[in-house]
Amino acid sequence: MTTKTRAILGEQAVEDTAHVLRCLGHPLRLRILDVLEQSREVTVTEVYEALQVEQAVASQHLTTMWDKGILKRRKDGVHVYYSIADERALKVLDCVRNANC
Amino acid sequence: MTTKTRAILGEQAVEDTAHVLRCLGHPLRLRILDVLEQSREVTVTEVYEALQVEQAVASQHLTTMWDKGILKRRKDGVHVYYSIADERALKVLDCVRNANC
DNA sequence: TGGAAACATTGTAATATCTCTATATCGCTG
DNA sequence: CAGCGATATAGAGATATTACAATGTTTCCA
Repeated sequence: MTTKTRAILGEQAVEDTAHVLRCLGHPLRLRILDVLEQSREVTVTEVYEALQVEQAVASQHLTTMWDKGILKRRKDGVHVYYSIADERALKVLDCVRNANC
Repeated sequence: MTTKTRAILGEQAVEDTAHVLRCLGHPLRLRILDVLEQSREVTVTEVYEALQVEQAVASQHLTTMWDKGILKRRKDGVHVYYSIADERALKVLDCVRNANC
């Protein structure tokens, strides 16, 4: 442990936090969270139909959020159900919308 | 007002929220917040010395956060003091660090 | 087994971000 | 007013994101 006046957050923690926030910082991904706030679980089809975007785009963003650990997946036959994995995501969303958090 | 199954957040609100979150999603900017959490107000010099980055880099990021309305500025002679303008920023930070928000 | 539905992945071009370096502006003081 | 310290801005090159179109893969079922 060096004697640096380093921040409260460790190197790695900062990087991780930044990744998560940046991941949330996209209109479509925010809307996906919005959808997930109401429907616990959604399929890719439900998402791209609800948000009116290309299938590939929805899949990409869902995968991105899954990579970051924000969402989790569950396969059932031909469907893939996505849902919130990290509750902080919703908290953050709530926090930004209203100031009450 | 159309009859679309639009999300809870309006178009503009989503865009804005995304911008703010993306703005927070950068290691250096998170550290700046970290510094501001302890020193209500800081000058550019204090920031770039504390975080050990180029003066221009610190200035740029501070300006970016100012643009987004996250920080506010106050000029005093030759110094510019930056401080939190949008408390949600700290809340979000807190929210991501610990789950308690 | 062939095909359709549901997802994922890949390649690519456009755009946005970041860092770095250099330069410009502003305010103070000798 | 010359000069210095504190900030801001501009431009360029490197890297990262994003949307889109096309193609793969998996699963189910007739």
